[in-house]
Amino acid sequence: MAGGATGRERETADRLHSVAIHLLRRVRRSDPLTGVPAAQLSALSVLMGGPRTLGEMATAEQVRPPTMSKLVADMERVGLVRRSSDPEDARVVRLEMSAKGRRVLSKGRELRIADIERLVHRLRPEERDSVADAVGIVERMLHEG
Amino acid sequence: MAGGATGRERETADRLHSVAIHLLRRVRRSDPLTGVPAAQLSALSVLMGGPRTLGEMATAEQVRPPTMSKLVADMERVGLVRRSSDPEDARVVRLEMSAKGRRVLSKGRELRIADIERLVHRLRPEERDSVADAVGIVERMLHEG
DNA sequence: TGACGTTCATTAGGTAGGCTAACTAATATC
DNA sequence: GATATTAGTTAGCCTACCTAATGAACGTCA
Repeated sequence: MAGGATGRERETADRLHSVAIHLLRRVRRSDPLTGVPAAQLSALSVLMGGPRTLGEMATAEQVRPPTMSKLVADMERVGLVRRSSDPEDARVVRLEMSAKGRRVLSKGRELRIADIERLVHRLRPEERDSVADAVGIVERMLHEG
Repeated sequence: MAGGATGRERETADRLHSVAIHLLRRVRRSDPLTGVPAAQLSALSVLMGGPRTLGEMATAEQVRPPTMSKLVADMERVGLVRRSSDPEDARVVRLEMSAKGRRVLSKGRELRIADIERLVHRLRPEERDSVADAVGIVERMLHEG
């Protein structure tokens, strides 16, 4: 181990990790109010960027295809997603959000984000700027790394 | 909805939420290398702050007592925690980490943190400072909120 | 002091969400 | 056109969560 710089980077990494855990643990508390299980909410959010194949959703959610297959079947059964076939390739299953899916997702996000927003609102303006700034840095860091 | 300030706070909240999800999704990939299921690793981490009762662990992990009861039984079986009884109150179960638990947890943290540390290392020094600064702000924000 | 209600944990039984292995169907390759 | 590859599903298993019911220990107070 080298000198102080390395230790500082490690400490930053550690606290970044820890704060992410605590933030998400907190906002998860509101999920049950949507009436939709967490795994379905998360999978649904993948479809916000437009239709995806089942395999793409599995990759995005870091689960195996059979897991996503079952999840999607459940989501379809309760009307959160619609299934259609790809005209180019008859093997693939294309999924897109239904109106109900959009409603449920937006309510779930609403609850989580509103909670964080209340916290952000209490910060001093310069603290809010610092946080907004750092969020951008971490976004890029994750995207590039 | 009010003016620009409210929109900016909401956007910050939204991106903070999103970046926390992406960060944790990324670091989770190394968990299987510990050979211990994620729920056990997480529960184990509660004991880093010293011995806790089963109920305290359930609260900390946001699960019901029966869930923690089973989890702790499994962890005890594989030697991650030790169980003892409270001399003050014979109902409660006191749990503490074993040496093995400490080893496993430290390895799991090591893998996760090392991953983030690599990313942090690539930032420019002033970016690292910004992130470190903002992490402190968010920590306080969560603690106070 | 002893009956009553409360609290901590466990047991029983169910559901959701994850996995691997094995399969079907469709596409690509040679 | 035979063979290999790819997308998704089915089957069967395990972990992790829940509620309901139970047991055991504690506190209270008449």
